[in-house]
Amino acid sequence: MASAPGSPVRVRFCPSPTGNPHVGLVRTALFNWAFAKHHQGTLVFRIEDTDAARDSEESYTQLLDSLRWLGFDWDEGPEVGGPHAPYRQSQRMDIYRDVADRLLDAGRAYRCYCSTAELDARRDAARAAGRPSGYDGHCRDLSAEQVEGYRAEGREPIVRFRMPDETITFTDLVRGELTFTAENVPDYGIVRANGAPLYTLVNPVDDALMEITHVLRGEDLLSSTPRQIALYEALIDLGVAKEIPAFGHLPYVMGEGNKKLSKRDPESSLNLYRERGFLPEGLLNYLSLLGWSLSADQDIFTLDEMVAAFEISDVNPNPARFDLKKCEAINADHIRLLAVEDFTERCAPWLRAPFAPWAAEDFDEAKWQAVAPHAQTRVKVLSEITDNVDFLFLPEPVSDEASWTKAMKDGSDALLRTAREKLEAADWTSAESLKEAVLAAGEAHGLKLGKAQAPVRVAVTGRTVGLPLFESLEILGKEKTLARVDAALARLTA
RNA sequence: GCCCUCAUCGUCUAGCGGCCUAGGACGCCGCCCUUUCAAGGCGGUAGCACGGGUUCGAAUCCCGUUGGGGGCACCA
Repeated sequence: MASAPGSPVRVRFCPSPTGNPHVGLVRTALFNWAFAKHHQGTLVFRIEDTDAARDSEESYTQLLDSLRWLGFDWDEGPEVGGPHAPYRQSQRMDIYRDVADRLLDAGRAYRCYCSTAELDARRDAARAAGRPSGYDGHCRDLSAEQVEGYRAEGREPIVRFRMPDETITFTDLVRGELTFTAENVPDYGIVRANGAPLYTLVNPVDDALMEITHVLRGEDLLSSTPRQIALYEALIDLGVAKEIPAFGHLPYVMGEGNKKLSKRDPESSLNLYRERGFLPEGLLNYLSLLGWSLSADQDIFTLDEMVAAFEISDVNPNPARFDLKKCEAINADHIRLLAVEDFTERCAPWLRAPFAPWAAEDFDEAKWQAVAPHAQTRVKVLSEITDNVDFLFLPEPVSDEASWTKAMKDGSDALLRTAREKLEAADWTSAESLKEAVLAAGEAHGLKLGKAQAPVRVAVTGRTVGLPLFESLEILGKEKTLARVDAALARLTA
Protein backbone atom coordinates (compact mmCIF):
# COMPACT_ATOMS: atom_id res chain seq x y z
CA MET A 1 0.00 0.00 0.00
CA ALA A 2 1.20 3.47 -0.77
CA SER A 3 1.24 5.09 2.63
CA ALA A 4 1.89 8.77 2.65
CA PRO A 5 4.49 9.70 5.23
CA GLY A 6 3.10 12.17 7.68
CA SER A 7 -0.47 11.16 7.01
CA PRO A 8 -2.43 11.30 10.26
CA VAL A 9 -4.62 8.26 9.77
CA ARG A 10 -3.46 5.03 11.38
CA VAL A 11 -5.94 2.19 11.65
CA ARG A 12 -5.56 -1.41 12.58
CA PHE A 13 -7.04 -4.78 11.97
CA CYS A 14 -6.44 -7.11 14.89
CA PRO A 15 -8.08 -10.52 14.78
CA SER A 16 -7.30 -13.35 17.10
CA PRO A 17 -6.33 -16.55 15.32
CA THR A 18 -9.07 -18.89 16.42
CA GLY A 19 -10.56 -21.19 13.82
CA ASN A 20 -11.46 -20.30 10.25
CA PRO A 21 -11.70 -16.67 9.27
CA HIS A 22 -15.34 -15.72 8.93
CA VAL A 23 -17.12 -13.20 6.78
CA GLY A 24 -17.81 -10.72 9.57
CA LEU A 25 -14.12 -10.53 10.23
CA VAL A 26 -13.48 -10.01 6.53
CA ARG A 27 -15.99 -7.17 6.43
CA THR A 28 -14.23 -5.48 9.34
CA ALA A 29 -10.89 -5.91 7.61
CA LEU A 30 -12.35 -4.52 4.40
CA PHE A 31 -13.70 -1.37 6.01
CA ASN A 32 -10.45 -0.71 7.84
CA TRP A 33 -8.48 -1.33 4.68
CA ALA A 34 -10.74 0.92 2.60
CA PHE A 35 -10.67 3.62 5.26
CA ALA A 36 -6.88 3.57 5.39
CA LYS A 37 -6.56 3.64 1.61
CA HIS A 38 -9.12 6.37 1.22
CA HIS A 39 -7.17 8.59 3.57
CA GLN A 40 -3.76 7.48 2.31
CA GLY A 41 -3.24 6.31 5.85
CA THR A 42 -1.46 3.40 7.42
CA LEU A 43 -3.01 0.02 8.07
CA VAL A 44 -1.53 -1.95 10.93
CA PHE A 45 -2.20 -5.66 11.06
CA ARG A 46 -1.80 -7.10 14.53
CA ILE A 47 -2.39 -10.59 15.83
CA GLU A 48 -4.18 -10.81 19.16
CA ASP A 49 -3.05 -14.20 20.35
CA THR A 50 -3.05 -13.78 24.09
CA ASP A 51 -5.39 -16.68 24.75
CA ALA A 52 -3.16 -19.70 24.46
CA ALA A 53 -6.10 -22.03 25.01
CA ARG A 54 -7.91 -20.87 21.87
CA ASP A 55 -5.27 -19.61 19.51
CA SER A 56 -3.34 -21.86 17.20
CA GLU A 57 -0.48 -21.57 14.77
CA GLU A 58 -2.57 -23.26 12.13
CA SER A 59 -5.27 -20.62 12.44
CA TYR A 60 -2.63 -17.94 12.21
CA THR A 61 -1.23 -19.34 8.98
CA GLN A 62 -4.66 -19.73 7.54
CA LEU A 63 -5.61 -16.19 8.51
CA LEU A 64 -2.64 -14.76 6.65
CA ASP A 65 -3.32 -16.92 3.64
CA SER A 66 -6.97 -15.84 3.53
CA LEU A 67 -6.16 -12.17 3.82
CA ARG A 68 -3.63 -12.44 1.02
CA TRP A 69 -6.09 -14.32 -1.14
CA LEU A 70 -8.62 -11.56 -0.66
CA GLY A 71 -6.01 -9.12 -1.86
CA PHE A 72 -5.50 -7.12 1.30
CA ASP A 73 -2.18 -5.56 2.03
CA TRP A 74 -0.96 -3.82 5.15
CA ASP A 75 1.78 -1.37 5.97
CA GLU A 76 2.84 -2.81 9.27
CA GLY A 77 2.37 -6.27 10.65
CA PRO A 78 3.32 -9.90 10.12
CA GLU A 79 5.45 -10.57 7.02
CA VAL A 80 6.13 -6.88 6.44
CA GLY A 81 7.39 -5.77 9.84
CA GLY A 82 7.34 -2.15 10.93
CA PRO A 83 8.49 0.28 13.61
CA HIS A 84 6.31 -1.25 16.31
CA ALA A 85 7.29 -4.88 15.82
CA PRO A 86 6.60 -7.49 16.92
CA TYR A 87 2.97 -7.51 15.80
CA ARG A 88 1.94 -10.69 17.54
CA GLN A 89 0.84 -10.07 21.06
CA SER A 90 2.17 -13.39 22.23
CA GLN A 91 5.60 -11.86 21.61
CA ARG A 92 4.90 -8.66 23.52
CA MET A 93 4.15 -10.03 26.96
CA ASP A 94 6.89 -8.09 28.73
CA ILE A 95 5.37 -4.85 27.49
CA TYR A 96 1.99 -5.63 29.00
CA ARG A 97 3.51 -6.80 32.26
CA ASP A 98 5.36 -3.51 32.55
CA VAL A 99 2.27 -1.42 31.83
CA ALA A 100 0.21 -3.43 34.32
CA ASP A 101 2.83 -2.84 37.01
CA ARG A 102 2.86 0.87 36.35
CA LEU A 103 -0.92 1.01 36.46
CA LEU A 104 -0.78 -0.77 39.80
CA ASP A 105 1.93 1.55 41.14
CA ALA A 106 -0.04 4.61 40.11
CA GLY A 107 -3.15 3.31 41.84
CA ARG A 108 -5.03 3.12 38.53
CA ALA A 109 -5.45 -0.59 39.01
CA TYR A 110 -5.61 -2.88 42.00
CA ARG A 111 -5.38 -6.53 42.92
CA CYS A 112 -8.69 -8.28 43.31
CA TYR A 113 -8.89 -11.39 45.44
CA CYS A 114 -12.52 -12.26 44.86
CA SER A 115 -13.10 -15.83 43.81
CA THR A 116 -15.22 -16.73 40.83
CA ALA A 117 -17.86 -18.20 43.12
CA GLU A 118 -18.02 -15.04 45.21
CA LEU A 119 -18.25 -12.92 42.11
CA ASP A 120 -21.04 -15.04 40.71
CA ALA A 121 -23.02 -14.93 43.94
CA ARG A 122 -22.79 -11.17 44.27
CA ARG A 123 -23.62 -10.66 40.61
CA ASP A 124 -26.74 -12.79 40.94
CA ALA A 125 -27.78 -10.88 44.04
CA ALA A 126 -27.29 -7.52 42.31
CA ARG A 127 -29.27 -8.68 39.34
CA ALA A 128 -32.09 -9.92 41.51
CA ALA A 129 -32.18 -6.58 43.28
CA GLY A 130 -32.44 -4.77 39.95
CA ARG A 131 -28.98 -3.23 40.23
CA PRO A 132 -26.24 -3.22 37.56
CA SER A 133 -24.51 -6.57 37.73
CA GLY A 134 -20.90 -5.64 37.03
CA TYR A 135 -18.08 -5.86 39.53
CA ASP A 136 -19.05 -4.23 42.80
CA GLY A 137 -15.70 -2.78 43.81
CA HIS A 138 -15.22 -5.19 46.69
CA CYS A 139 -11.40 -5.16 46.54
CA ARG A 140 -10.96 -1.53 45.56
CA ASP A 141 -9.57 -0.35 48.87
CA LEU A 142 -8.34 -3.33 50.78
CA SER A 143 -6.32 -2.72 53.94
CA ALA A 144 -2.93 -4.34 54.39
CA GLU A 145 -4.48 -6.72 56.89
CA GLN A 146 -7.19 -7.80 54.49
CA VAL A 147 -4.66 -8.42 51.74
CA GLU A 148 -2.57 -10.40 54.18
CA GLY A 149 -5.59 -12.43 55.11
CA TYR A 150 -6.43 -13.29 51.49
CA ARG A 151 -2.83 -14.22 50.81
CA ALA A 152 -2.82 -16.47 53.83
CA GLU A 153 -5.84 -18.21 52.34
CA GLY A 154 -3.77 -18.85 49.24
CA ARG A 155 -5.82 -16.64 46.93
CA GLU A 156 -4.20 -15.55 43.68
CA PRO A 157 -5.36 -12.07 42.67
CA ILE A 158 -6.21 -10.76 39.24
CA VAL A 159 -5.43 -7.17 38.37
CA ARG A 160 -8.47 -4.98 37.99
CA PHE A 161 -8.65 -1.53 36.43
CA ARG A 162 -10.10 1.18 38.64
CA MET A 163 -12.79 3.06 36.71
CA PRO A 164 -13.07 6.76 37.50
CA ASP A 165 -16.37 7.83 38.99
CA GLU A 166 -17.47 9.86 36.01
CA THR A 167 -19.81 9.78 33.06
CA ILE A 168 -18.04 8.98 29.82
CA THR A 169 -19.18 10.43 26.54
CA PHE A 170 -17.65 9.91 23.13
CA THR A 171 -18.65 10.45 19.54
CA ASP A 172 -18.86 7.23 17.62
CA LEU A 173 -17.87 7.60 13.98
CA VAL A 174 -20.94 5.73 12.77
CA ARG A 175 -23.41 6.26 15.60
CA GLY A 176 -22.85 9.75 16.91
CA GLU A 177 -22.63 10.78 20.55
CA LEU A 178 -22.83 8.00 23.11
CA THR A 179 -22.96 8.34 26.89
CA PHE A 180 -22.30 5.85 29.67
CA THR A 181 -22.74 6.60 33.34
CA ALA A 182 -20.18 5.45 35.90
CA GLU A 183 -22.38 2.92 37.72
CA ASN A 184 -22.79 1.01 34.50
CA VAL A 185 -19.13 0.77 33.68
CA PRO A 186 -17.61 -1.35 36.45
CA ASP A 187 -13.97 -2.03 37.25
CA TYR A 188 -12.74 -4.83 35.02
CA GLY A 189 -9.99 -7.40 34.92
CA ILE A 190 -6.85 -6.68 32.91
CA VAL A 191 -4.47 -9.44 34.08
CA ARG A 192 -5.34 -13.02 34.91
CA ALA A 193 -4.38 -14.62 38.22
CA ASN A 194 -1.67 -16.53 36.38
CA GLY A 195 -0.14 -13.26 35.23
CA ALA A 196 -1.34 -13.43 31.61
CA PRO A 197 -2.70 -10.10 30.36
CA LEU A 198 -6.24 -9.91 29.02
CA TYR A 199 -7.57 -8.45 25.82
CA THR A 200 -8.97 -5.54 27.84
CA LEU A 201 -5.41 -4.46 28.57
CA VAL A 202 -3.41 -5.50 25.55
CA ASN A 203 -5.76 -4.13 22.93
CA PRO A 204 -5.71 -0.51 24.14
CA VAL A 205 -2.05 -0.70 25.11
CA ASP A 206 -1.04 -1.78 21.63
CA ASP A 207 -3.37 0.70 20.00
CA ALA A 208 -1.69 3.39 22.09
CA LEU A 209 1.84 2.19 21.40
CA MET A 210 1.15 1.80 17.70
CA GLU A 211 -0.39 5.26 17.66
CA ILE A 212 -3.71 4.16 16.24
CA THR A 213 -5.94 7.13 15.43
CA HIS A 214 -9.17 5.40 14.40
CA VAL A 215 -10.57 2.22 15.85
CA LEU A 216 -13.09 0.62 13.48
CA ARG A 217 -14.42 -2.60 14.94
CA GLY A 218 -17.51 -4.67 15.46
CA GLU A 219 -20.58 -3.49 17.29
CA ASP A 220 -20.00 -6.16 19.94
CA LEU A 221 -17.26 -3.99 21.40
CA LEU A 222 -19.42 -0.91 21.69
CA SER A 223 -20.17 -1.20 25.37
CA SER A 224 -16.56 -1.85 26.26
CA THR A 225 -15.52 1.45 24.73
CA PRO A 226 -15.99 3.63 27.83
CA ARG A 227 -13.70 1.43 29.89
CA GLN A 228 -11.12 1.53 27.13
CA ILE A 229 -11.33 5.29 27.07
CA ALA A 230 -10.77 5.37 30.82
CA LEU A 231 -7.76 3.10 30.44
CA TYR A 232 -6.48 5.33 27.67
CA GLU A 233 -6.67 8.30 29.99
CA ALA A 234 -4.57 6.43 32.51
CA LEU A 235 -2.11 5.48 29.78
CA ILE A 236 -1.82 9.13 28.79
CA ASP A 237 -1.02 10.05 32.39
CA LEU A 238 1.60 7.32 32.40
CA GLY A 239 3.09 8.63 29.17
CA VAL A 240 2.28 5.44 27.28
CA ALA A 241 -0.45 6.93 25.08
CA LYS A 242 -0.54 10.24 23.27
CA GLU A 243 -4.24 10.67 22.63
CA ILE A 244 -7.50 8.79 22.63
CA PRO A 245 -8.38 7.43 19.21
CA ALA A 246 -11.74 7.94 17.52
CA PHE A 247 -14.03 4.92 17.64
CA GLY A 248 -16.41 3.66 15.02
CA HIS A 249 -18.54 0.58 15.57
CA LEU A 250 -19.55 -1.39 12.52
CA PRO A 251 -22.91 -3.17 12.42
CA TYR A 252 -23.16 -6.90 12.82
CA VAL A 253 -23.33 -9.31 9.95
CA MET A 254 -26.30 -11.51 10.76
CA GLY A 255 -27.04 -15.02 9.67
CA GLU A 256 -30.26 -16.88 9.12
CA GLY A 257 -32.94 -16.19 11.68
CA ASN A 258 -31.89 -13.14 13.54
CA LYS A 259 -28.66 -14.01 15.14
CA LYS A 260 -25.18 -12.78 14.64
CA LEU A 261 -23.31 -14.88 12.15
CA SER A 262 -21.01 -16.89 14.34
CA LYS A 263 -17.89 -18.82 13.61
CA ARG A 264 -19.83 -22.01 14.05
CA ASP A 265 -22.21 -21.25 11.19
CA PRO A 266 -20.98 -22.92 8.03
CA GLU A 267 -22.36 -19.94 6.12
CA SER A 268 -19.80 -17.72 7.76
CA SER A 269 -16.70 -19.62 6.77
CA LEU A 270 -14.52 -17.74 4.35
CA ASN A 271 -12.95 -20.99 3.17
CA LEU A 272 -16.33 -22.18 2.05
CA TYR A 273 -16.70 -19.23 -0.31
CA ARG A 274 -13.20 -19.69 -1.55
CA GLU A 275 -13.76 -23.36 -2.32
CA ARG A 276 -17.03 -22.67 -4.04
CA GLY A 277 -15.26 -20.32 -6.37
CA PHE A 278 -16.25 -16.87 -5.27
CA LEU A 279 -14.02 -14.19 -6.70
CA PRO A 280 -12.31 -12.08 -4.04
CA GLU A 281 -13.63 -8.96 -5.73
CA GLY A 282 -17.13 -10.41 -5.89
CA LEU A 283 -17.21 -11.42 -2.26
CA LEU A 284 -15.70 -8.13 -1.14
CA ASN A 285 -18.12 -6.17 -3.31
CA TYR A 286 -21.01 -7.96 -1.63
CA LEU A 287 -19.59 -7.58 1.85
CA SER A 288 -19.06 -3.86 1.35
CA LEU A 289 -22.79 -3.57 0.73
CA LEU A 290 -23.46 -4.79 4.25
CA GLY A 291 -23.65 -1.45 5.97
CA TRP A 292 -22.43 0.76 3.19
CA SER A 293 -23.27 1.69 -0.37
CA LEU A 294 -21.42 3.35 -3.18
CA SER A 295 -24.42 5.25 -4.50
CA ALA A 296 -28.17 5.05 -4.79
CA ASP A 297 -28.18 3.00 -7.97
CA GLN A 298 -24.91 1.15 -8.39
CA ASP A 299 -24.29 -2.18 -6.70
CA ILE A 300 -21.46 -3.49 -8.81
CA PHE A 301 -18.13 -1.74 -8.46
CA THR A 302 -14.41 -2.28 -8.14
CA LEU A 303 -12.36 -2.03 -4.98
CA ASP A 304 -10.75 1.11 -6.36
CA GLU A 305 -14.15 2.70 -6.73
CA MET A 306 -14.99 1.69 -3.20
CA VAL A 307 -11.77 3.13 -1.80
CA ALA A 308 -12.32 6.40 -3.60
CA ALA A 309 -15.83 6.78 -2.18
CA PHE A 310 -15.50 5.22 1.27
CA GLU A 311 -16.44 7.48 4.18
CA ILE A 312 -16.88 5.98 7.61
CA SER A 313 -19.66 8.45 8.35
CA ASP A 314 -21.68 6.87 5.53
CA VAL A 315 -21.74 3.52 7.26
CA ASN A 316 -25.23 2.46 8.22
CA PRO A 317 -25.51 1.47 11.90
CA ASN A 318 -28.10 -1.25 11.59
CA PRO A 319 -27.22 -4.93 11.46
CA ALA A 320 -27.28 -6.55 8.03
CA ARG A 321 -28.35 -10.03 7.13
CA PHE A 322 -26.01 -12.02 4.93
CA ASP A 323 -27.93 -13.06 1.81
CA LEU A 324 -26.23 -15.86 -0.08
CA LYS A 325 -28.40 -15.39 -3.18
CA LYS A 326 -27.40 -11.79 -3.56
CA CYS A 327 -23.81 -12.61 -2.80
CA GLU A 328 -23.85 -15.12 -5.64
CA ALA A 329 -25.57 -12.71 -7.99
CA ILE A 330 -22.94 -10.08 -7.38
CA ASN A 331 -20.20 -12.62 -7.77
CA ALA A 332 -21.77 -13.70 -11.06
CA ASP A 333 -21.64 -10.13 -12.29
CA HIS A 334 -17.96 -9.97 -11.49
CA ILE A 335 -17.38 -13.21 -13.36
CA ARG A 336 -19.06 -11.70 -16.42
CA LEU A 337 -16.79 -8.69 -16.07
CA LEU A 338 -13.59 -10.74 -16.27
CA ALA A 339 -11.53 -10.80 -19.45
CA VAL A 340 -11.90 -14.29 -20.98
CA GLU A 341 -8.23 -15.09 -20.42
CA ASP A 342 -8.56 -14.09 -16.79
CA PHE A 343 -11.67 -16.19 -16.35
CA THR A 344 -9.97 -19.14 -18.01
CA GLU A 345 -7.01 -18.84 -15.69
CA ARG A 346 -9.02 -18.45 -12.52
CA CYS A 347 -10.95 -21.63 -13.21
CA ALA A 348 -7.77 -23.66 -13.14
CA PRO A 349 -8.17 -25.08 -9.60
CA TRP A 350 -11.56 -26.55 -10.48
CA LEU A 351 -10.20 -28.17 -13.60
CA ARG A 352 -8.11 -30.68 -11.69
CA ALA A 353 -8.37 -32.94 -8.68
CA PRO A 354 -9.92 -32.93 -6.23
CA PHE A 355 -12.61 -30.79 -7.85
CA ALA A 356 -12.55 -32.26 -11.34
CA PRO A 357 -13.82 -35.82 -11.88
CA TRP A 358 -11.65 -36.55 -14.91
CA ALA A 359 -8.11 -37.88 -15.05
CA ALA A 360 -5.43 -35.22 -15.38
CA GLU A 361 -4.13 -36.77 -18.64
CA ASP A 362 -7.58 -36.51 -20.22
CA PHE A 363 -7.72 -32.77 -19.78
CA ASP A 364 -7.25 -30.88 -23.03
CA GLU A 365 -6.12 -27.29 -22.75
CA ALA A 366 -7.15 -26.35 -26.29
CA LYS A 367 -10.67 -27.65 -25.81
CA TRP A 368 -10.90 -25.80 -22.50
CA GLN A 369 -9.82 -22.55 -24.12
CA ALA A 370 -12.46 -23.06 -26.78
CA VAL A 371 -15.30 -23.82 -24.40
CA ALA A 372 -14.54 -21.32 -21.65
CA PRO A 373 -16.25 -18.30 -23.25
CA HIS A 374 -19.49 -20.27 -23.46
CA ALA A 375 -19.32 -21.06 -19.77
CA GLN A 376 -18.37 -17.63 -18.52
CA THR A 377 -21.85 -16.20 -18.93
CA ARG A 378 -23.61 -18.96 -17.02
CA VAL A 379 -21.72 -19.72 -13.82
CA LYS A 380 -22.34 -17.87 -10.58
CA VAL A 381 -19.32 -19.34 -8.85
CA LEU A 382 -16.24 -20.88 -10.41
CA SER A 383 -16.83 -24.35 -8.99
CA GLU A 384 -19.82 -24.70 -11.31
CA ILE A 385 -17.42 -24.95 -14.21
CA THR A 386 -16.67 -28.65 -13.81
CA ASP A 387 -20.19 -29.88 -14.49
CA ASN A 388 -20.39 -27.62 -17.49
CA VAL A 389 -17.34 -28.95 -19.25
CA ASP A 390 -16.93 -32.49 -17.98
CA PHE A 391 -18.34 -33.95 -21.22
CA LEU A 392 -15.13 -32.83 -22.92
CA PHE A 393 -12.73 -34.60 -20.62
CA LEU A 394 -14.55 -37.65 -19.33
CA PRO A 395 -14.15 -40.81 -21.46
CA GLU A 396 -17.90 -41.34 -21.26
CA PRO A 397 -20.54 -38.70 -20.59
CA VAL A 398 -21.80 -38.63 -17.02
CA SER A 399 -24.60 -41.03 -16.35
CA ASP A 400 -27.66 -39.13 -15.22
CA GLU A 401 -30.79 -41.27 -15.29
CA ALA A 402 -33.18 -38.38 -14.75
CA SER A 403 -31.82 -36.66 -17.84
CA TRP A 404 -31.91 -39.87 -19.85
CA THR A 405 -35.56 -40.61 -19.13
CA LYS A 406 -36.53 -37.02 -19.68
CA ALA A 407 -34.94 -36.80 -23.12
CA MET A 408 -35.30 -40.29 -24.51
CA LYS A 409 -38.87 -40.76 -25.71
CA ASP A 410 -40.43 -43.18 -28.15
CA GLY A 411 -38.88 -42.43 -31.48
CA SER A 412 -35.72 -41.01 -30.05
CA ASP A 413 -33.78 -43.87 -31.56
CA ALA A 414 -35.12 -43.05 -35.00
CA LEU A 415 -34.31 -39.40 -34.50
CA LEU A 416 -30.81 -40.18 -33.31
CA ARG A 417 -30.20 -42.40 -36.33
CA THR A 418 -31.18 -39.61 -38.68
CA ALA A 419 -29.21 -37.06 -36.68
CA ARG A 420 -26.19 -39.30 -36.84
CA GLU A 421 -26.41 -39.49 -40.65
CA LYS A 422 -26.77 -35.75 -41.01
CA LEU A 423 -23.98 -35.05 -38.52
CA GLU A 424 -21.77 -37.51 -40.31
CA ALA A 425 -22.16 -35.45 -43.46
CA ALA A 426 -21.97 -32.03 -41.79
CA ASP A 427 -19.14 -29.52 -41.83
CA TRP A 428 -17.37 -30.02 -38.49
CA THR A 429 -15.63 -26.70 -38.60
CA SER A 430 -18.94 -24.92 -38.24
CA ALA A 431 -21.36 -25.08 -35.32
CA GLU A 432 -23.94 -23.64 -37.65
CA SER A 433 -23.60 -26.62 -39.96
CA LEU A 434 -24.10 -28.99 -37.01
CA LYS A 435 -27.18 -27.08 -36.03
CA GLU A 436 -28.54 -27.45 -39.57
CA ALA A 437 -27.93 -31.19 -39.33
CA VAL A 438 -29.94 -31.63 -36.14
CA LEU A 439 -32.60 -29.24 -37.40
CA ALA A 440 -32.99 -31.32 -40.55
CA ALA A 441 -33.14 -34.53 -38.53
CA GLY A 442 -35.85 -32.99 -36.37
CA GLU A 443 -37.87 -31.93 -39.39
CA ALA A 444 -37.68 -35.46 -40.75
CA HIS A 445 -39.46 -36.63 -37.61
CA GLY A 446 -41.79 -33.70 -37.11
CA LEU A 447 -39.81 -32.21 -34.26
CA LYS A 448 -38.78 -28.63 -33.68
CA LEU A 449 -35.16 -27.94 -32.86
CA GLY A 450 -35.88 -27.57 -29.17
CA LYS A 451 -37.20 -31.12 -29.00
CA ALA A 452 -34.81 -32.61 -31.48
CA GLN A 453 -31.68 -31.41 -29.72
CA ALA A 454 -32.58 -33.01 -26.40
CA PRO A 455 -31.72 -36.66 -27.20
CA VAL A 456 -28.52 -35.54 -28.92
CA ARG A 457 -27.56 -33.45 -25.93
CA VAL A 458 -28.13 -36.25 -23.48
CA ALA A 459 -26.38 -38.79 -25.69
CA VAL A 460 -23.30 -36.61 -25.95
CA THR A 461 -23.13 -34.68 -22.65
CA GLY A 462 -25.21 -36.90 -20.37
CA ARG A 463 -27.41 -34.02 -19.24
CA THR A 464 -30.51 -32.20 -20.46
CA VAL A 465 -29.02 -28.86 -19.54
CA GLY A 466 -25.66 -27.50 -20.47
CA LEU A 467 -23.67 -25.23 -22.70
CA PRO A 468 -24.87 -24.31 -26.21
CA LEU A 469 -25.03 -27.71 -27.89
CA PHE A 470 -23.62 -27.21 -31.36
CA GLU A 471 -20.60 -25.29 -30.17
CA SER A 472 -20.09 -28.07 -27.65
CA LEU A 473 -20.24 -30.75 -30.37
CA GLU A 474 -17.80 -28.87 -32.53
CA ILE A 475 -15.32 -28.63 -29.68
CA LEU A 476 -15.78 -32.27 -28.68
CA GLY A 477 -15.15 -33.33 -32.27
CA LYS A 478 -16.80 -35.52 -34.84
CA GLU A 479 -15.33 -38.84 -33.82
CA LYS A 480 -16.31 -38.71 -30.15
CA THR A 481 -19.68 -37.20 -30.86
CA LEU A 482 -20.65 -39.95 -33.29
CA ALA A 483 -19.31 -42.64 -30.99
CA ARG A 484 -21.49 -41.33 -28.17
CA VAL A 485 -24.55 -41.18 -30.39
CA ASP A 486 -23.83 -44.79 -31.35
CA ALA A 487 -23.52 -45.78 -27.71
CA ALA A 488 -26.86 -44.15 -26.92
CA LEU A 489 -28.44 -45.90 -29.90
CA ALA A 490 -27.09 -49.21 -28.69
CA ARG A 491 -28.61 -48.63 -25.28
CA LEU A 492 -31.98 -47.58 -26.74
CA THR A 493 -32.26 -50.62 -28.96
CA ALA A 494 -30.88 -53.11 -26.49
C1' G B 1 -32.83 -7.90 35.75
C1' C B 2 -29.56 -3.52 34.59
C1' C B 3 -27.08 -0.82 30.67
C1' C B 4 -26.15 0.10 25.57
C1' U B 5 -27.79 -0.11 20.66
C1' C B 6 -30.81 -0.63 16.14
C1' A B 7 -35.59 0.17 13.33
C1' U B 8 -37.38 2.15 4.90
C1' C B 9 -40.01 -3.61 0.22
C1' G B 10 -38.94 -10.94 2.18
C1' U B 11 -33.34 -9.35 2.12
C1' C B 12 -29.26 -5.44 1.28
C1' U B 13 -29.83 -0.41 0.71
C1' A B 14 -30.84 5.31 -1.33
C1' G B 15 -33.14 9.09 1.45
C1' C B 16 -29.94 13.34 5.93
C1' G B 17 -37.58 18.73 6.36
C1' G B 18 -40.51 20.14 0.69
C1' C B 19 -37.19 17.06 -5.49
C1' C B 20 -40.96 10.85 -2.24
C1' U B 21 -48.12 9.20 -5.12
C1' A B 22 -40.27 6.60 -1.42
C1' G B 23 -35.29 5.28 -5.91
C1' G B 24 -31.78 0.98 -6.90
C1' A B 25 -30.22 -4.19 -6.16
C1' C B 26 -31.12 -9.49 -4.87
C1' G B 27 -35.29 -12.72 -4.69
C1' C B 28 -39.99 -13.85 -6.71
C1' C B 29 -43.65 -13.48 -11.00
C1' G B 30 -44.66 -12.43 -16.24
C1' C B 31 -43.11 -11.25 -21.26
C1' C B 32 -39.26 -10.99 -25.13
C1' C B 33 -35.00 -13.46 -27.11
C1' U B 34 -33.85 -18.68 -27.76
C1' U B 35 -30.79 -24.77 -29.16
C1' U B 36 -31.65 -27.01 -23.20
C1' C B 37 -30.41 -24.24 -18.82
C1' A B 38 -28.59 -19.80 -18.03
C1' A B 39 -27.15 -14.98 -19.52
C1' G B 40 -29.34 -10.54 -21.64
C1' G B 41 -33.67 -7.06 -22.51
C1' C B 42 -38.52 -5.32 -20.78
C1' G B 43 -42.33 -5.12 -17.15
C1' G B 44 -44.61 -6.41 -12.44
C1' U B 45 -44.81 -7.64 -6.96
C1' A B 46 -43.60 -5.59 -2.22
C1' G B 47 -41.68 -1.07 2.44
C1' C B 48 -41.17 4.19 5.77
C1' A B 49 -42.98 -0.85 13.10
C1' C B 50 -46.73 1.92 16.24
C1' G B 51 -48.37 6.34 19.04
C1' G B 52 -47.64 11.23 20.31
C1' G B 53 -45.34 15.80 19.43
C1' U B 54 -42.26 20.02 16.66
C1' U B 55 -43.26 22.33 11.79
C1' C B 56 -46.85 25.73 6.76
C1' G B 57 -44.77 20.79 5.59
C1' A B 58 -41.74 14.55 8.40
C1' A B 59 -39.49 8.38 5.95
C1' U B 60 -36.35 12.41 7.49
C1' C B 61 -36.18 16.22 14.03
C1' C B 62 -37.89 15.11 19.47
C1' C B 63 -40.39 11.84 23.14
C1' G B 64 -42.68 7.31 24.27
C1' U B 65 -44.19 2.23 23.02
C1' U B 66 -43.21 -2.21 20.67
C1' G B 67 -39.88 -5.34 18.45
C1' G B 68 -34.73 -7.00 17.17
C1' G B 69 -29.48 -7.21 18.58
C1' G B 70 -25.39 -6.74 22.05
C1' G B 71 -22.92 -6.17 26.83
C1' C B 72 -22.95 -7.11 32.13
C1' A B 73 -15.87 -12.88 32.06
C1' C B 74 -9.52 -14.48 35.11
C1' C B 75 -13.06 -14.75 25.97
C1' A B 76 -11.74 -11.57 22.24
